[in-house]
Amino acid sequence: MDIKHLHYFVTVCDQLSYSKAAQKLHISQPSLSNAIKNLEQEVGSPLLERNTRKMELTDAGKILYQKSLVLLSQMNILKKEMEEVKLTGSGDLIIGIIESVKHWIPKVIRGYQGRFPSINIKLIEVLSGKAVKESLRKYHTHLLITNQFIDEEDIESFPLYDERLMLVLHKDHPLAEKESVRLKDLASEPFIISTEGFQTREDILTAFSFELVNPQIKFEIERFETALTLVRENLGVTIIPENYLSGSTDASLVRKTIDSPALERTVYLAYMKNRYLAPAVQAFLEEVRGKFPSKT
Amino acid sequence: MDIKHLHYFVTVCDQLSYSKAAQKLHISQPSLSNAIKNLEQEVGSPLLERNTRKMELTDAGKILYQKSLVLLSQMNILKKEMEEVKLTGSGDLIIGIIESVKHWIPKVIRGYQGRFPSINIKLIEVLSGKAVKESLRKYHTHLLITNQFIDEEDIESFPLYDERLMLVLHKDHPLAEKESVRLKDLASEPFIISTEGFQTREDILTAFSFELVNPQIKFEIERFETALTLVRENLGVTIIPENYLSGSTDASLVRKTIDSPALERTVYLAYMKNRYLAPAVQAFLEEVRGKFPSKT
DNA sequence: CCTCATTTATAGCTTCAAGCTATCAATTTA
DNA sequence: TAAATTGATAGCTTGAAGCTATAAATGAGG
Repeated sequence: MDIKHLHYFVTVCDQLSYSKAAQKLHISQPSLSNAIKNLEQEVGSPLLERNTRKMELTDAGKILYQKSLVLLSQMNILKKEMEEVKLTGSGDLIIGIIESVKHWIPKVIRGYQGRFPSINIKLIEVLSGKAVKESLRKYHTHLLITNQFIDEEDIESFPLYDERLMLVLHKDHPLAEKESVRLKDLASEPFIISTEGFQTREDILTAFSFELVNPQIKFEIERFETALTLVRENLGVTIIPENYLSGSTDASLVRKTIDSPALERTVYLAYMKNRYLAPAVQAFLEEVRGKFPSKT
Repeated sequence: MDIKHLHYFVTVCDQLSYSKAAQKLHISQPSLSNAIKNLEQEVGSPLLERNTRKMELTDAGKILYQKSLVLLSQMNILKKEMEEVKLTGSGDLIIGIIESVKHWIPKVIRGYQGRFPSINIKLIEVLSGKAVKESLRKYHTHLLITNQFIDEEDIESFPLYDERLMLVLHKDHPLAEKESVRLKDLASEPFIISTEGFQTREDILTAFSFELVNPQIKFEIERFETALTLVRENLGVTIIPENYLSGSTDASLVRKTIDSPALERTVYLAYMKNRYLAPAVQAFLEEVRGKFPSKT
């Protein structure tokens, strides 16, 4: 009982003629004749009462016709949907990000949504360490924007841009005057840092530990905006990605570069190397690459 | 995109292994491998991420899996239903009857329902003349019980039993005394007869016209029971099939045979000769034949 | 680190279903 | 009665779908 045969059968029922149906189906009339005969054999009862002039459906034929119509339409829907899926993947595009992308990714998404309006984009803050690779391999994310360089056989990882983590202080803060600030100068300052799990937190703590300094963590925040608010009140100092500050012009804040190589990091775009990427995923990938051509 | 291939695909997804799936499907592993590859080509995107150790569904695979499950289950339902239809026809058994069968057909139906409990039996009072043949040919009825002998190429018609139409009067009626009654004796009697469309009405009127008598039709009824009620009140006389009276023993009623060959009729069972009869129809046919073995 | 076992992919062969053309048979129409 | 139309049958051809044998990949275990 093949879908194709049901299609043949339905066409014959619609046309009430083998010859006409055969024409519609682009097969010869004898082939169609045979196909229906086989279908009847398979079903176990006649479907059409026919002679050279008249054609009528039997009881069994009527029932099969009804059911077949439903099944065929659903088969068509399935095909259409798979056609759609071929272009858009599952309809979801899941991207793992670090926090500092927030200043540029909205623009990319805006451009992308024009081309793939039906795609539902999910941004996930990918946690540190092994979770990054896991999220790609286990299909949790399609693409990853991370500051970890991933050196794995199956994962392609290329640099997008470099960014520094910069010190931010209140303009009235004593260190604001100094020419250059080093990490050890911050040892006794009330420090504002991202909560556990954010990559920036790890980067900063790593930088401190390189210089054997133990910062005084006073505040743990989830959004950089919150950190800046605290700094505006001169409640402490913080270190955040430079890109995050590029837009804001706030007279009460002072930015300082800190001379620590660990506070310079490269942001990478990563994805599974040998896995098929749906065009919708591919397109986003290229949109991002186009935004940062210098490094590629 | 064949149902069979979807079945293959779903089985692989369930087993997460080609070899195991191939075993379940009773085909070789390479055949299955090929089938899936072709399916992927047809869909246009990979469905399974696979190497010799691991197997995972892609986004497209997940979606096709879900949809295929639905489609396959519906295909199974369709097959089951056609299986059912093969045994029971359309699920309906439509029988055209004349009124006088009412005294014996319930017994046949009772026996039949035991064997085919899922069959829905419809009894239709078939109208006179050409409508009888039409109802068979146009699939309105599967079987026909009629007092017309049908002499047509495509219709099989065999006699079940003979029955007389008998006069019924009130015991106080003057004619109740007489040895024999003839139709002309009824010319001035208030006559009770079936309404237009019933075969018995036609038979009776034909009998009258043979003897050039014009009965005084006072009452037209739809059920013989109603006619008998009227006779019990001595409001008129009627002629009804002898079989209909066989059960009733009513002291106030008198039965009389009328000497008119036109009032003797044969009841036939008729059906389409060359048309496939579902076993459920066949079975009913034989049940009826078994009830009236003398004539067959 | 090197087998062994397991699993999927590839290559090449075979077979049968599903198509084709040609033609017959039945039946309506002119 | 001839022509036209339509479905059925016969016989041929081809390609999809199966098979076996074998290669390639990889994880497990000594």
